[in-house]
Amino acid sequence: MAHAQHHPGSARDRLPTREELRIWRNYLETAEALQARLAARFLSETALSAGDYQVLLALSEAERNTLRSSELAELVGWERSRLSHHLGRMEKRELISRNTCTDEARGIDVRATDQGLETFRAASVPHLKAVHELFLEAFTPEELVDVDRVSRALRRNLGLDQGGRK
Amino acid sequence: MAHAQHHPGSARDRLPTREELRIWRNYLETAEALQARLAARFLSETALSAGDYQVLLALSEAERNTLRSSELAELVGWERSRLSHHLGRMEKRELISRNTCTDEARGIDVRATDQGLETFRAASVPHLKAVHELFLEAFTPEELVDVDRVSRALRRNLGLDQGGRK
DNA sequence: GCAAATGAATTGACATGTCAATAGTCCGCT
DNA sequence: AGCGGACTATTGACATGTCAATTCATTTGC
Repeated sequence: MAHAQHHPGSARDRLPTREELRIWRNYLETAEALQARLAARFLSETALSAGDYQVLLALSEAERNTLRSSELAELVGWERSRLSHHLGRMEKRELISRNTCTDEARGIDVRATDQGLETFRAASVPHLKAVHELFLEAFTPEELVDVDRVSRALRRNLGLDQGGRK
Repeated sequence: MAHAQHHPGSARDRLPTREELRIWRNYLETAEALQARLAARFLSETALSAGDYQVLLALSEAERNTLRSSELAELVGWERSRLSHHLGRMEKRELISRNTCTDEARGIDVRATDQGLETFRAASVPHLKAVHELFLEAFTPEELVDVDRVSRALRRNLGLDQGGRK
């Protein structure tokens, strides 16, 4: 099954070689490990999950610490339903509050509570330090450029940055 | 404890710059998007999740399609409890079966059922094609080397490949 | 021998995600 | 008017993960 030694013209849809698969699995495992490591450390240090942090970051930068639910979903790049569930959990912990939107009865204004903002601020430096230690510190400046190029190539191939953003 | 070398403001423990943060967020978002894309496609094409596939891959390569639960956990790199939960779900779908180990009453032999092996074989080509299209195709051969270097640097920094593997 | 430590695997509680229905609102058109 | 369709957000069912007990089986020390 291993040799995909078919006739010319099939280079397009040939199956991955052993080496390509190795690189793929390495990429995947590494990314997963990195995310897990960061999440665990962050959670234990700050009592916020990565998701909580993203939400609070967006809200903290917004006018009156408030965003329409749909804008928030756009900013953090999540599906509606995921955001709803997450906001429900965050509301229970009193990190955010939800109120029907002033101008449109359909919409919902999501607002970071004082406690939410406070927790976010306290988490900020540990978060940045963790990013530095677990990610940035792995690379030389030149390698960091490689990282960027790799992400870019992947995004292009996935069709991100196309319709979704500014 | 590698760097005992810092006074305040030293380059060692400085916080990330805007550009570094951008690269980090890009890396993270891209990896997440890639995983999500692959999982969705794979699930819809083959009725197996990425986890199911990993488990079946390991079992399919094992003697008699059977592994001790602990060996399996080692091979796929999961925590025990995660594996237990996952095996429970896979057992309910009759992809695998569990029996108390022949030689040690503590252990459990996990075995891929015929149906499990069949499903795995059917999923194999779609899986490899998806990896090719969503990941490998994004890169030139030179870029692929960059990918590998990036993963390697990250793994080193995270201390993977140290105690865990061959 | 047998109680305590160790080890293997599971379990329960809960956090997080996805997908497919809802449930209201608003809008346009006859 | 008012009806149907598009838009906003939530909900429920379920898959997946983590962490902290818990259950048994084996080994160890006295």
